[in-house]
Amino acid sequence: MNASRKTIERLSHYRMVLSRLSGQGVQNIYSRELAALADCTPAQVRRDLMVTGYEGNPKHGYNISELKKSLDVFFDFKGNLVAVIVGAGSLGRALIAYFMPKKTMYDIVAAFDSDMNKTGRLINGTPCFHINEMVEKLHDLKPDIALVTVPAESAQEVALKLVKSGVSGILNFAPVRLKVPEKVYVENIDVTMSLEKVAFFSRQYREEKNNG
Amino acid sequence: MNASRKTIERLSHYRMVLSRLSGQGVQNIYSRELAALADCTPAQVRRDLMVTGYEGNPKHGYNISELKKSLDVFFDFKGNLVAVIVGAGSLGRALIAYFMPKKTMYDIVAAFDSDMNKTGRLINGTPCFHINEMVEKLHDLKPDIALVTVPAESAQEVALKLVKSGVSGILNFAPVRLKVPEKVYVENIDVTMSLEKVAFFSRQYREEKNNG
DNA sequence: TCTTAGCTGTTAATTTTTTCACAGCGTGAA
DNA sequence: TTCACGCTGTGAAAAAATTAACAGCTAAGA
Repeated sequence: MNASRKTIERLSHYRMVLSRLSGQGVQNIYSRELAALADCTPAQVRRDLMVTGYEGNPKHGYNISELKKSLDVFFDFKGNLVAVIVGAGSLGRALIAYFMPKKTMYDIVAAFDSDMNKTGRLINGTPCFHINEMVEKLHDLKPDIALVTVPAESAQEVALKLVKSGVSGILNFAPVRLKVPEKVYVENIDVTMSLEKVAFFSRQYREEKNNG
Repeated sequence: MNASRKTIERLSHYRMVLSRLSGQGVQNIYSRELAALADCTPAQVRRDLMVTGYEGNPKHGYNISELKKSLDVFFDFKGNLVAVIVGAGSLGRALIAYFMPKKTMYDIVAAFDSDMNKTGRLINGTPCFHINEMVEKLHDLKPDIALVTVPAESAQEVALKLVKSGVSGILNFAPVRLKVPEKVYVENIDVTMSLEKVAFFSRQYREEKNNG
């Protein structure tokens, strides 16, 4: 079972699509249909699903609820994952607000910030502590993963503390590449970079359209 | 000049790293050093930079300010890009707050939302209009790109309106894949998916650590 | 001036990812 | 029961991305 990052990405997306369909009462789906919804190819869907072990039926395609169950098992969603968020700026608070109401498998159990105005109170139901208390609190909370929304300058320092406290996965929004030991997984979300990609390719597409 | 998405991503990241270094007074950099900062390999850096046309010096590596200038030209940052944001929820407002103060090349000239409480006023200096006025406003503003932070249910509808108004690039935060005509570029940022990746791989890494 | 160390630019090899293509199967119809 | 359609699962081919390898160059030192 060696699934690439790309495959995991897509499997996660399939899971979301299937949840939506399941809620709409749809029962079966073909690789072709799932591919259309997930914006990839049917072959990709079939190949990706191989890693989950679930097999479809040549006549009816995949049974949505069973496939979803397989994906849940694959992603090992037994219990909720304990997460903390470091940086309670506007982005951090937006993320808390986003994950709080949803019954997701991620429990954001604490936020940390260096701004005294933000600490010592609840942010959307999540307690916010001062960054100086972080190491101590992490010791108690034992989070699995962390979301980092601090400025670029402090991201590396924060990551180091997180790793020392046993965090093995980081979702990093700061536009720097964190240096972490092997066996700590870092995923970066860099909005500026993504915007730049949009700017670049949209212009390229536009020019192609004008020329061709 | 056929740069892949991956290459564009990295070039954008190099640009950011170089800006930072430039501000610190560093003048030259080797591919090896840039690679370390951008978390990739030296060969990758050299290969990526080929597309910009800028050539380094075997003795001193790359001149940072000149390379940055080449990247600016490559990304064609003559003037600012006109952007709008659709959806002024917590994420949308966080993004406005993020891009406003920075002197970036992205001018977010308007926000749109369906919630009357948010419309008809400024959000962090950006005017927020009701979504019903969007088509009309887009006609005047002629934005190049759009950021979409509406719920998944309305994202497709919004995208359609944007495309009709001539937007050729969309940065989509909703967890659906938008159907747009060819020649419109869509980049997706899906926080839940990214978190799921972190959860999956961090666990895998942890298990590998325990077993090996 | 000549030598040398160590870099860049670029081609070639390798690895990874995607796509193709089709055997095999389950179902519904005859 | 038998047939045929159209799907899945998967090995093989193709394409894309990464890495290795090295010729060629530049500047510093002898």
